[in-house]
Amino acid sequence: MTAQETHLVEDEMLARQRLRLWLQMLKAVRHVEGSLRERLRSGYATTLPRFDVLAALHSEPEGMKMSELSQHLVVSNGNVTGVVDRLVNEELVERLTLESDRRAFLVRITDKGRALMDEMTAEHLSWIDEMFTDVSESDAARGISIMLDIRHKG
Amino acid sequence: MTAQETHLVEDEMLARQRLRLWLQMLKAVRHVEGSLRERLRSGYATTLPRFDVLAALHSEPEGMKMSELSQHLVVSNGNVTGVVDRLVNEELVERLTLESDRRAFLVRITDKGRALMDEMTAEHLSWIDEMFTDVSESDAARGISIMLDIRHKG
DNA sequence: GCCTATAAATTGATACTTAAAACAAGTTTT
DNA sequence: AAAACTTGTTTTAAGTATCAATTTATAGGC
Repeated sequence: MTAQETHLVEDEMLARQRLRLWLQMLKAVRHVEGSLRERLRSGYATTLPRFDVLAALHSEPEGMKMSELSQHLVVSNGNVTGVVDRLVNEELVERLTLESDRRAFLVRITDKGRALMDEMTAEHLSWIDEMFTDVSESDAARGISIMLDIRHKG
Repeated sequence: MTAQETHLVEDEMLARQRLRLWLQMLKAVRHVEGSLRERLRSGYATTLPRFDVLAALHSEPEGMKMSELSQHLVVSNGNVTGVVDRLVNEELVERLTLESDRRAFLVRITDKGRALMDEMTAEHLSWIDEMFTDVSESDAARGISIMLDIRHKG
């Protein structure tokens, strides 16, 4: 086997290893999402997308534009419209017109929404902590860095 | 600060670090899914859920039961019904009755489906390889092990 | 053989998601 | 200032996804 051929085989193996990582990421995320969905449903009669939007707005008390929300959550633009509509109906969130740009809205969490999220985020943190028990501090750091590498390349 | 208090602070930090990992996993997966979706759409006029089901069946030439499929893909039971229905219409997949258990179906990829997947899986591998360029062999191994830890605990 | 419990898959209702088209409000070019 | 783009959001249509309820089939205890 030439040195060239050796490289080809190694590249192939690396590609397959990366694929395995991708498939495991997918399964892990779906698994955790399933568990979160179940807990949100039974404990708070709400859904994951609603929680995701509320969590984003909870961490940004000034509010966010629709487009900022969809970028932050890595979901499509039109998607956010529907979820926010429902949250507005439930008075957990409000739409404010922006003086500086009349095309855009500022979506902001309401007092009612904040009260709910103060409770839910604490519990959410402990759910994740529980599901990630086997992940050490150094695992987490390495994992975060791998995830960032993936996102800032592809 | 007592030793006890120090432990509490450290636990708190670890929990937050785990949460950060979870949020980054979510973003990375959505990012990669978005890119795969786009390539499947423009290159093959198909969707990610269809591809996922076909890929599972492609790797299991004997076929799988509906319930095995949904477990393997970590999606709900009723979900698979709809996707398989569409794949059956496109003749990429077939339903076979099981003599041993008349409640269940065996879902199997057809020759047409296999031909398509032979092509798509090769390309899929290279897409992932490209998006995971910055992930080294050792990153991948560590990442896989972290994902397994998460899945086998929560 | 019958009854109850469990299991596999489907159905129906509701919610979510995306891509693409439509719109309206800003910005830049000419 | 009109025309041509760009940006922010919503709308629409098709497809996915969950859950709960239902149908049908198997299995175990009696």
